[in-house]
Formats: sequence, structure tokens, C-alpha cells
Amino acid sequence: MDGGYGGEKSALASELAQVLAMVRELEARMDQDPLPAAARELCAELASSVDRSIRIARSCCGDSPASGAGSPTATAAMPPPPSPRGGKSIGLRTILFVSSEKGTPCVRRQLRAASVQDAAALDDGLSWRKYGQKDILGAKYPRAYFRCTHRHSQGCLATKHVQRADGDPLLHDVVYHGAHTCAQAAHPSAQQLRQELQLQPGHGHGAQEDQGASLLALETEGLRAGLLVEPMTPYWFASAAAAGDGADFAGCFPLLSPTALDWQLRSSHPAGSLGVGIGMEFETQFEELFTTNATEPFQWDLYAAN
DNA sequence: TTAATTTGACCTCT
DNA sequence: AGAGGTCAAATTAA
Repeated sequence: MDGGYGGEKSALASELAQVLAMVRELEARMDQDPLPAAARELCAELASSVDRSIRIARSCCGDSPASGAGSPTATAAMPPPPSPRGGKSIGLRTILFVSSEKGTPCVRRQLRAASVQDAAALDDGLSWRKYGQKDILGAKYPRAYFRCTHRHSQGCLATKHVQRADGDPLLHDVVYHGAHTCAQAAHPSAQQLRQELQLQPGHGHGAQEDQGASLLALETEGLRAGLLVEPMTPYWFASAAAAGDGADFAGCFPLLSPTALDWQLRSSHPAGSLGVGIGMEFETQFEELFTTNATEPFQWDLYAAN
């Protein structure tokens, strides 16, 4: 352990290095033929990364968040990197996409390591055996395929594949297919995965069945949100301030969809009335809500903003 | 010696 | 035909 602020300094350094890499990539794309979607994605990533950097810097330097929103206890409890789910993974930020593509539910996580060294620790605590690796068209890094070590001995069909994100060696895309049915199914990670895999379209959210739709679950530092979205299209959070006028919900985050529609995530949970400032960055709101009300389940709904 | 990883070949799907 | 996913023999590590 590197007690004190060592870990956070390293996280900050890697976060800033990532920002730099994205800026350079963005610069390079400016000269190309219109690639609005790619540029927009980069901008969203950039904004999100800067936001995280600022928060890390604040926590490292003992700077108060100065927002006036949220309770002091909440901000004091905030920064230590989350310990996501029992395993050795130091996964710092997780985004879950629960999809029903090809009829087989899967869970997609984006795990960011604090440093290149930490990337090896993106282990989820479960035992996997690598059975293949493939270069993916247009991707900088190959995709590695894993299946459960106990596939043959216990007939466990769980698989996953891991791919490093282009332009960001710290970001890993992990897609899980199937839940563990072997002995390690009792492992916290496997149990959570099983739970997530049960979040399928038409189940448990009151959302109507929609042909080809997927359930998108977002998780930031353990706080979860679930919503029904269009078929497995990538979504990004915009960092713009929310504008939930007239709504009863204090927690209201903008979600930018590739269909050019603006969406808003609204919390119907009492936690939404915790006095969180509307103008704060969504991730900060997420963390504020989570740290002040971590034990409560959250329910979210997706609204078109226009 | 056993288990895990690597890697080229093969299969399936679009 | 090409891309993604899986198989299995060869190789490496424990």
C-alpha cells in the first residue's frame, strides 16, 4: 500500500496523461473529413476526464469542493478509489451495459486502471482461462477471450473478452457473457454478475418490452441506474449542467444520445431531494448521492429532454 | 508433470 | 469475402 496521497497522485497523473492523449487525438481528427460522432465522443471523454482530474486534485490537496452542495461528511467520504466488487480489481470507474444483443444477455464494463501497472489488477477475482486473442478491425489493441477455468470440469459456460481502449491504455472494455454456474458462482463478483445478467429488457423496471432494446445500467462507484435504451448504441454522458426545470427531481443528469436527442436521467428516489445542486457535474452529483445514501437502492428513469 | 498461454486454423455469421 | 469467435496443437511457466 502506498498510504497517503501516493495512489491519488498517480491516478491524477494518469488521468492528465489521458487528457493529453485525447487532446492530441482530437487535434489530429480536426483535419480529417467530418467525423462528428467520433469528435463528440472524444469531447465527452475529455470533459469527463477533466472533471475526474479536478476532483482527484481537490481530494489530494485537501481543497474543499466549494460547491456548497452535499454534506461535508459526504465530500469527506468521497475520494478513496472505490473497491468495486470484492475482487482484486482496482477498477476505478465502471459503466455497465446490459444488453440482449443476439439474444444472449451480456454485461459490459469499462474499467480504468489508475496506472499501467495497475492494469494487471483488473482481475475480477474469478478464475478465467484465456482461449484466444484476436485483432479487431479498426482497434489498436487485440481482444483477448477468456472462459471459466471450470468449463470442462463443471460445465460452466461463463465467458468474457477484454480489450484495451484505443488511445487509452488504462481503459479496458470487459464484456461478460453468461453467469458462472460453477463453484465460484458464490463469489461476490459472480453473484453480482448474475444479478446484472438478470436485468433484461422487459424485466423489473416497469419498462415496456421493446423489440431489440437493451437495458443500459450505469454504475459509478457503486451507484447504479437502469434504463431501457435503443439497441446497443453507445451513449455518453454530457458534462453540461442539467436543466430539470419544473421537475420534482433534484437529481437530473443530461444524457447525450447519438440520435441527437438529449436525454435526462431522473431519480425517482428520495435521495434525489438531498439538496444536490442542479448545476454540478453529473459525476459529482452521482458521487454526492452515492456517498450520502450508499445503502439505498436507486431507481432511475430516462426522459427525452425535448 | 500439469496447467496456462500463445497462435494459426477453422467455423459461423453477415 | 471478411470479421469475429472458438478450437486445439505447440509452447511456456509453475
